[in-house]
Amino acid sequence: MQSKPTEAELEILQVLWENGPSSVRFVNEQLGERKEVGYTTTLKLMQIMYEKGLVSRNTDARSHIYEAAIERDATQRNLLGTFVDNVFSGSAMNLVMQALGNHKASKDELDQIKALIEKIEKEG
Amino acid sequence: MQSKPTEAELEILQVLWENGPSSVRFVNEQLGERKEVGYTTTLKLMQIMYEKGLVSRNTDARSHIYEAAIERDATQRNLLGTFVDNVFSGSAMNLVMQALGNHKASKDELDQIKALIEKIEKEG
DNA sequence: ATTTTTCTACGAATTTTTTCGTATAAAATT
DNA sequence: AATTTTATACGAAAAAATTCGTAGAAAAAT
Repeated sequence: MQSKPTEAELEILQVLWENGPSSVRFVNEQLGERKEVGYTTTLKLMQIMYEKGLVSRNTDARSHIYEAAIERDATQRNLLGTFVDNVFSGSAMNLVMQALGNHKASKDELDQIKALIEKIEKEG
Repeated sequence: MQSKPTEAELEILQVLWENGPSSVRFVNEQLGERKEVGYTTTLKLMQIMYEKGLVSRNTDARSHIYEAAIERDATQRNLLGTFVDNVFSGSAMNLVMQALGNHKASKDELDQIKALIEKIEKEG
């Protein structure tokens, strides 16, 4: 069972998931676009994440290259489960309704969802 | 702008939202069904929540009665927004797909969602 | 009337998460 | 070759969140 990443750790994982294996410097720059954050802060976090097994790293070069060690999908699924419990009393449907209601979805996205629903209905 | 409740605070809000105005004792008992938690811990949390304006309270009787001071819907919407950003890089649709894919929805629920989609499509 | 139980208030200890300073070494620049 | 830049490691401070002990008053039970 893998430990649940904190919010700051999650931001780093996003960068790694979206950009693949990266140096601390790169990750720090990506984060920096949204809010200023010290280099050693990011470094320390990534070292902690390494100890926790959230990332792996290659230390061949002087500048170590970090890589996400947990899958995006699985992590999202885990966190979503916890979130649904915490915020929506376990009702995923309420969450879906809320999400659909709030965010304007494009026709394409709505079609995707409809397709998914049909698929579920057939299987069910 | 209301402050974002922490996880422990959220658990308490759930109890208040679902049961209406309640005493500390009652809230503590409800929480206790899921995991043991000391009475004064719950008390302290609720006092902090009062200071933050997350709950209001009636102190007429010796046993104070607390009530959620923020709306469930609005709170869920706020938290959902943050969550989508943190975990799904801002893509609410990805979240919906994930939620739909994982949790088996009943036919009724699926119908509800379809209805909602149609409504959105018409308005759009 | 005493004792026990049930409250709140308050302060502080603990734990978790985040941030950063300093030391040191390697690499790049001048 | 000397200086400046760029890395990591490490420890610890700071901030945020959680937990709990103790005191004292009110209410309930004996």
